[in-house]
Amino acid sequence: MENSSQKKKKFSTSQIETPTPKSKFEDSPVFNFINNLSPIESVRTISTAHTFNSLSFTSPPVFTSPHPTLHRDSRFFRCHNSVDRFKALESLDVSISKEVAVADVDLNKDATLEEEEEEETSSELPQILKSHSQNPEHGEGDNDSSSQDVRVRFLKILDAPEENDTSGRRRLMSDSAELLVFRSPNDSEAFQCLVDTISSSERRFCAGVKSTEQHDVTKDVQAKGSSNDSEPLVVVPNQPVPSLHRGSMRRRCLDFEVPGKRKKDIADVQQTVCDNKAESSSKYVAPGIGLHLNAIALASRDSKINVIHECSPPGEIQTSISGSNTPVRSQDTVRETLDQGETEPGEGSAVEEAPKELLFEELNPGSLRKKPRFEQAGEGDSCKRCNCKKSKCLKLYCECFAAGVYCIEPCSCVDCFNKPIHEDTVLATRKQIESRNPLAFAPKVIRNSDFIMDTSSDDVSKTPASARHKRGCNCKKSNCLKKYCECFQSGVGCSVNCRCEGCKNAFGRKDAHLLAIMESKQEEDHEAYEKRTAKVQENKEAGQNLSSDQPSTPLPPYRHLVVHQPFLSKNRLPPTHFFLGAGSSSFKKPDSDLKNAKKPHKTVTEEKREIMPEILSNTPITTIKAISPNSKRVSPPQLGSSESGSILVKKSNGRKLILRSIPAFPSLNPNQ
DNA sequence: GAGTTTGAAACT
DNA sequence: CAGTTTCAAACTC
Repeated sequence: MENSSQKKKKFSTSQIETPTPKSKFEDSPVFNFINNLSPIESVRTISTAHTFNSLSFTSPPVFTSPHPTLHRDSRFFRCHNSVDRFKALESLDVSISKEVAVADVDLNKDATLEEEEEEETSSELPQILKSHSQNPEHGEGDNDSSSQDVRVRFLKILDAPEENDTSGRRRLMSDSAELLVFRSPNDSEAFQCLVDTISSSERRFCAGVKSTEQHDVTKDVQAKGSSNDSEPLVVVPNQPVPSLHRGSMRRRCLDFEVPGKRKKDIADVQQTVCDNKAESSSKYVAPGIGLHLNAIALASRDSKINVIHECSPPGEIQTSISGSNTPVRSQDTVRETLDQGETEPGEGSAVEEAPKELLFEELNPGSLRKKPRFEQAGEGDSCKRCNCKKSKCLKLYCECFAAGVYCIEPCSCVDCFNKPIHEDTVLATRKQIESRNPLAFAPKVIRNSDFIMDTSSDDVSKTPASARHKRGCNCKKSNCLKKYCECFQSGVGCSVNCRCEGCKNAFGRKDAHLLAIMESKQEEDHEAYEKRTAKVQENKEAGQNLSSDQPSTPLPPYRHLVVHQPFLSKNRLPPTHFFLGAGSSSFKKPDSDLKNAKKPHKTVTEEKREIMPEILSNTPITTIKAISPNSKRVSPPQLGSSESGSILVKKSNGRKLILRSIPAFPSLNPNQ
């Protein structure tokens, strides 16, 4: 381990401060030619071919992730992207350099596509490498090769140092854990992200490392990108990306997902790249593991989803639905809106109803999270630095650490260990934290379509609530109107996962989320109810006696409302999961149903107590309206089950809710 | 810029 | 797992 660490450090240093063979390549005419290639063209090629997988957009963790194998492989391929390209160029005529460039992108794609596979087979890579290194013909210049072939080619090249120079290459291999995983983008948006990533990374890189050579390259690339600002599909990825992500840069700012800035900001960002003044903004990074989640999220989205490039806080996903009529606004815009609508978000001045635009922003969670100081419009330095005094920047308290990035000069931290120099410590700490909480570095905000609750409620993800904080907030005094609230800070509304009190989140109140969930189920429930009613009626007509354990009479939708109204009136948080579960298939007939079915009618209060004993201890709701606005009925628990009673057991943030549905009306069965 | 407030993270 | 402490950002003055 020790040797390995030293090796890594050594490699890192060499990569950063000393020109590697790669640098020589970069100086070569061929390399320059590639750099001069129109990025747009390359991208278009890619885009047209639809060769990228959205998953490829995952971002790598800034720190070597606790999942070394994954990074190793990813890095492996990535790292040698440029190498491979160079090699290909060497063997091919310059006239086809463009094609090679495209192929390079494809290579990235392939690497990404097989990321999962790589994770599983990382241990097998060495063998693959060897086996394929035997075949010098393999892959070289074969732009059409399958992903596997491509990877093999990479591996081969890597494993054949004798073919190219490369002590550095070997080091790369040994230092795989340090590589950043720059998965190839899947689409234009992805490229945008990548561009942003590059920019941010580069800035960070510049801030922390001496690498003028790469700076120049980066500038060129970025200049190109900015020139094509109108073209979301900047092909920058095809450009010196690989080189940019080598060495210190990838180490310093493992840009995962790169929730970077918006397109319109890209130009500015690019202009400021390598500008030390922009160092501070170099921390655009998505969280390590979180990146993977983000990637998944992105992958799950269709091509209409645009990635909004913003300096996003850890774990956030900035996306928008391009198809929406609502113009996508930058976070700044959102902020402005917020500021306008909520001049003084102080207590009492809560924005009861977020503007529609704001609500839309839920879909487009321009993250407000932790950007205040750096991301104010026009500031130019979009990301923040930490100011840790006691945590040594090795705890999640530290925003940099939490974001998976190393602290940099602009940070005001004291006794900081979150630096490449202490990589081992950082990684060890990170592992420790992740061992405690595997999702510690995961995105905190998850988009709606990707929103997965612990409750495993598929329904929730379908609600219009959109992006939500993964774990929810726990605000007690801020009313979710200040940045103390992670949901608010992230620019997302509170959700059923929140345990906040007096939620007035301008991006979406918790109760609103509940309402949305309820409404989303109403239609479904209504249909189920009708079916059920029809069935019961049919049975009646047939003169059949209903079994005692079945409700002889379907529960009218309003019945549930009746039961819960008092509950709600007491400012009790509606059983989130009750509603979630209501009407859903999640309701299951418990053995105790018979008991309940046989019990005589209870008063509402009695039922309430019995039905949701645990719910009573939940966070009180702020308004009844949210629960049953306009006297809308609450979804009845039925769906496919005619049982009179049901128990819904769901988990939410570790809390278990055992919800027992209301017993149906006494059986009409005369036998009882 | 210092002090306070806040809530997440960490600890017990 | 709940309660407490620690911590640093957000906020206020």
